[in-house]
Amino acid sequence: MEKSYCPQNFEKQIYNDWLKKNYFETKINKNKKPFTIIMPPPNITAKLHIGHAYDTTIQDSIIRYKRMKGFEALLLPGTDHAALATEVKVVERLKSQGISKEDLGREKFMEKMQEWYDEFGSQILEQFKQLGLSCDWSKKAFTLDEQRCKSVRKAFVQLYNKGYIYQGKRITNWCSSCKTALSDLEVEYKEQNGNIWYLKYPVENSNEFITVATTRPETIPGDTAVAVNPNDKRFKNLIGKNLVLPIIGRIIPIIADDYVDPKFGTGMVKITPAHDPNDFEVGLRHNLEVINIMNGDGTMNENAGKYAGLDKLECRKQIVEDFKQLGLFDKVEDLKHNVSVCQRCGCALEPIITKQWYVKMDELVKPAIEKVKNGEIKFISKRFEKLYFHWMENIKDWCISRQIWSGHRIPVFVCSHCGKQIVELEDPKTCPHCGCENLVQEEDSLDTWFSSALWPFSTLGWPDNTEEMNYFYPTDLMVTGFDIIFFWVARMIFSGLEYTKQVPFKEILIHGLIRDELGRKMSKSLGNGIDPVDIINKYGSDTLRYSLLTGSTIGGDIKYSIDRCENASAFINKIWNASRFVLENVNNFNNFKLENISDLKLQTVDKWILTEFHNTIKNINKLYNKYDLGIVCTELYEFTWNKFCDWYIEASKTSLYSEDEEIKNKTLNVLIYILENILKMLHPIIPFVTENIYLNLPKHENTIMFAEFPEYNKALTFTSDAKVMQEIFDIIKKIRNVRNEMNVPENVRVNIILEPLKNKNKIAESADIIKKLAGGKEITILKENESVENCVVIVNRICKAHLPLKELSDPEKELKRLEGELQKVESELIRANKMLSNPGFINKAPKNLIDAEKQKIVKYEEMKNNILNSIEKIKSL
RNA sequence: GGGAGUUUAGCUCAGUUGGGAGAGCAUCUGCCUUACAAGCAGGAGGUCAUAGGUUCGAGCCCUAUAACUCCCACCA
Repeated sequence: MEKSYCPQNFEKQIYNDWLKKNYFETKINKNKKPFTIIMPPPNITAKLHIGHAYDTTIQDSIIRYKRMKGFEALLLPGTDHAALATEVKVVERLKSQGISKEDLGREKFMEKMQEWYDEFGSQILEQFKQLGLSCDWSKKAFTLDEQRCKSVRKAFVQLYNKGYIYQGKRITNWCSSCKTALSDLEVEYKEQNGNIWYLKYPVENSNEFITVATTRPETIPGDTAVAVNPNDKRFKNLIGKNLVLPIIGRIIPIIADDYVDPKFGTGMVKITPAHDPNDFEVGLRHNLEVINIMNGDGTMNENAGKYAGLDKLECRKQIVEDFKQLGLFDKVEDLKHNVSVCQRCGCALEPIITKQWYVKMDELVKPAIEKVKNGEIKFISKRFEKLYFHWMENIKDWCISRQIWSGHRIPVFVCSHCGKQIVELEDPKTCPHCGCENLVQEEDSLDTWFSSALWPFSTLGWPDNTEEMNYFYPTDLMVTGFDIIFFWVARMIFSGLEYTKQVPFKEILIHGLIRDELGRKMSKSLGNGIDPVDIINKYGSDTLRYSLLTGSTIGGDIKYSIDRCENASAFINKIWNASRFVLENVNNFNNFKLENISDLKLQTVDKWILTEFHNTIKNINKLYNKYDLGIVCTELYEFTWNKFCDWYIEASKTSLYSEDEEIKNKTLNVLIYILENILKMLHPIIPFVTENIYLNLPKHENTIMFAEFPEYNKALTFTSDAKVMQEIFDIIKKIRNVRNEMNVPENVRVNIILEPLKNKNKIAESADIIKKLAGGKEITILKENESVENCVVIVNRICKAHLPLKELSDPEKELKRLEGELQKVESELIRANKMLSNPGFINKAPKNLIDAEKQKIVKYEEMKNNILNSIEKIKSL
């Protein structure tokens, strides 16, 4: 092993080696249980960000754990074409070259899209490799590749034939910049400072006016009514009268509708059914005319009369101006309000009436709700189920058509002769109704989430009846962020149930977002993003992975800053150096013989570390099974650093530097045993460094990837020996404390005289350890009837340690210190006795707790006696 | 307007079914002790947001309040 930990020297090579040996490839193996995670395919809009790194690291760690547990573990990678999102990017790029989408035409434009897919698709997959993901590359998928096109076609046809897909003309969110309809989910709301105009409409055949308030005066040409609340006394006598719509001259009625809030604005609302979803509803209830006044590009159409051709904002200005001219302008106020904007381009949306394709949701959601309610699909954490239910129970039909070119083109063909729609698995050549050959395919593309919804099974070959489907499906776990529960998770669930009649996954792990150190979302506009590749280049992939997982909780957001890497890197460095220590000592010992751990003649210190270790193993397995990777990290950190390195390795030096070959060999075997199994438990989290060290062990398989994950073994736990060792460590700590208090620097060695009070053999056996770890020069064990003077006395439950620090040992000070100790012990005794004399505690507390308190009393009584005894001695001098 | 989450050391966060407040970083003191100064040893630092309640016992359970974060709905 190299002297210092330098991940750049081996990570790439190890990954390529794994690839070369096909370790990630899965096989259909009836003797093994499968464990499947289909990776959420990243949008191919850009390179990966740190959120992807987090998401995929979780998955890979779980998959690696399951693989070591003997599962046929499949992590299936892929990418998502992201239709509109990517098209926006490509349009932007073309625009910078002075080219428009329309200039190119559909076919040429699609070539540009393909170039983008190739460029970013391969970049993303390359980054996955850098992250160390153990995915089965032979199964990688793209939402737009041949097999996935087949899935989409099949799904569409099935829904169409069931009557779940229909075309409807209704009000839809329209982005006049992307020139497409959007689903409700793709609408975001942004608070903006705007204006609200108060404008007067004359009452027909009278000199009266009413005043309406509006934030969008440009929609006035589409007004077909003014509404008031039926209970609003102010306007009772106006209901039923007509108004003359200024400028346009249309006669429109005053109607009564509950929708109107009398307290807002003037209490009178202009109704524009074609350009406001609520107004649309009002229009339906009152049978109002729907007049569309806008074009798809945000300009006014011929229904806007003299404003035709104007951009909507131009039109707004003009109309306000015209109202002023006519004396119908009342006032304008500032108003903070939410403006709906396009999720992809950020432009203000315009609700307009268009003809779109929809998926009828009411039947599809029923089983999807049921399967979560009955636990066949489990959300982790459970609280996300509420979110899911709320959305599913209030779901609206899904608008799936987009007026864009990229993505899956809607497979509906219309016969230009008989006008009938043809929807089949293959493109039709002739019309089955009239035989006409002139068929025209629908221009629109599908919402990108339509293909994503099929992902858990389209990736396994559906609709074909593949072996993969039979073996790996339903998948076991889906891992994703809470931000796409509606977009994706919900849709995968109802799609899976509809098409495969099975749940798409049994569990869904919802994780949080990576935020910056101030808790803000990482975004391009803020410039606070962290590029995972930068971290890998500087610290290595293992460090990135560990830094993302440690200290994370399931479902919780992570405030990420670069100093997380410092800590992670220090830990891995620690493992590196500990490994070097162990391996160098093995190599330097010619008579080293690898032995079975249970055949060794173990000493107390060995029994202690093995006990601690097996308790850790038990815990770690539990945590991995709960997917609680954050705690896996901290738990292994704690064991490795604070127990193995700080105590066991340090203690092991006494036997490694001794002449006793048997003890030396025994100790090396324990060191190797612990080290090897630490590596195995850490491998799912930090795969590279663990593999590297593993391959340096005196005995190893070809890779740690398929090594058996450590299991708890009761035969290797020695609880009572471990407790004695704890007491020995306790006396060491006490000696260190006292030395520190007395300013005896570490490089000054002092003699230690031990006076064992219990467990004499074990203390004698560990004397060298005490000497080494407490900075002793010589260590002696006090014989019966022997006594020492002029010493600093350190008292513990099982022994006393006398330090002959003549010049420092002042009997007065000694007494004071011991009395301080005594006080502590006594207050413990008081506490325990108080609890035990509390009838409520005795009667109601669980037995094991009562016993524990009783044992504490025994323990502290012993301590107390030992201290009292020492105090007596000092006083008698 | 509806809902969810968070509130524990200066900072980032753990804290399993209620049973003596924890880690890392930062800080202070002393150490280059033959794996590691990316280190070792030791120390200081907390009214567990606030107020009530249940209980023998509450960081944890219940109620109310406050602050922050997020999601959904969206008032012209």
